[in-house]
Amino acid sequence: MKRIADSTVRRLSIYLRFLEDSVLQGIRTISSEELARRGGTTSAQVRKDLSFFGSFGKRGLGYPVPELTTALRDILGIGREWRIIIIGAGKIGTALAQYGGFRQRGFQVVAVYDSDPQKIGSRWDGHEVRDVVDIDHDIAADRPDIAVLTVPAEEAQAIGERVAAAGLRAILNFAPVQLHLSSDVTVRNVNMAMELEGLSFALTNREKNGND
Amino acid sequence: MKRIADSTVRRLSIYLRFLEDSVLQGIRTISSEELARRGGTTSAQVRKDLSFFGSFGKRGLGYPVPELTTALRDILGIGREWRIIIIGAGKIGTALAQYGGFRQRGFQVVAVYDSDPQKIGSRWDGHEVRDVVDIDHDIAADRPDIAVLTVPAEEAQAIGERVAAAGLRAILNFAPVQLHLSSDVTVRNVNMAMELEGLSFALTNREKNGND
DNA sequence: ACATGTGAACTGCTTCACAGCG
DNA sequence: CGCTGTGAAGCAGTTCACATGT
Repeated sequence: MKRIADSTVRRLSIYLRFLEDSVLQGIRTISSEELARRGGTTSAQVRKDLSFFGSFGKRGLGYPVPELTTALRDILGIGREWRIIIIGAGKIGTALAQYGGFRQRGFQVVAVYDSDPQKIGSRWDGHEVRDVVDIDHDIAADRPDIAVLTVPAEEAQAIGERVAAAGLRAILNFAPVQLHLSSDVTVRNVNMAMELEGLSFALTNREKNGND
Repeated sequence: MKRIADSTVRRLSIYLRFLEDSVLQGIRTISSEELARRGGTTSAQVRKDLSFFGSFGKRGLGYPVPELTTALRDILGIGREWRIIIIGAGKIGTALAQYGGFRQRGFQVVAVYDSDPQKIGSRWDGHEVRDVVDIDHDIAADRPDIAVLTVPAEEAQAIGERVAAAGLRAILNFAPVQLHLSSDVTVRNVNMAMELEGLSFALTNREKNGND
């Protein structure tokens, strides 16, 4: 299979979300034009994105909504259950552990970790917070697929290395540092400070350039 | 000023974070090579990124750490205080409202909104949750700079339109929908489900292609 | 001698435009 | 006739390579 751009995968997620709504509304067929409008892109981009994976549409008609939905789920690999662990039971880690949207989409939180003795042993939403020292052992036993890192910046690299060594191959990193791991580990970064700084930059520049 | 790519602005944030550490450690000078290593990019990329904004380095030496730090803060517009409002007092909104990292970096949460009568009036971390019906009026009075949207997907577009109409020009959108707003409003999206699906895609494809 | 700053070359994503097919 | 699927063209972001300055 040809290498797929990150931006393409992101758009597939967007299309899928809208398609799921459309299925519920009983819509049978949808054009690339309509998908583009809702996804904030162009119809050519939609067709190109989908064409990497097959021919899902009917010329002169559009795409069959239920079939395309199933196909995208399959492409993104969200037909199955993915097991995720959350490392770092701070504010954000806690919110994520309790967030219902994960399980709903096939991502099951199987464990929550922290290093703070005050937090270890406490329970949230059915998850007992475990001691992060046990993580290597636990990963071997529980075989989770994805680690969500919500630890302080200083600890992120070390924890990333440990979960990678234990066999995890996907990390969602909330710590504001760039992780350096073997290339067979896929890392996605979510960095609130960075996003806010991006907005700050945009606002600052708009002011300088007189609003154009 | 030439148009700056989003990817460049993101990297500037990364450089800045590392530079701030370096200042604390008393490091005087840093090379593009070292910045690149820490930022997960190349030295040429670092030099190119910085060159859009000026000549900060000394040939044969590298970049002076304190001066470059100040310059990047200035470029990103984080010398001043930005006033932010959080709309949606659910799990994630609550976590963000209590998150200390914002104020620390110059982003001050000035108000939290929700539409649920049970939540309106309650207090978190010094913020009384206000009724979202008052938001237009409040924005005119409080003049916030950035809105953080943590409302359900169905409500995001309508709320986005309201805050845009009230004069807000920057939105950090956590709802899993693409906002359609006038182009003078800058929107950044943070979408956990999308990131997890990206990891799911990577894991699924690795399995199919036999790990390369 | 060494590391920056930067045009030029390159790579890869996006857009165009139209042939192909229902 | 309408809308998809897709090579070709266009464009933007990255990498190269070296002249430049200290």
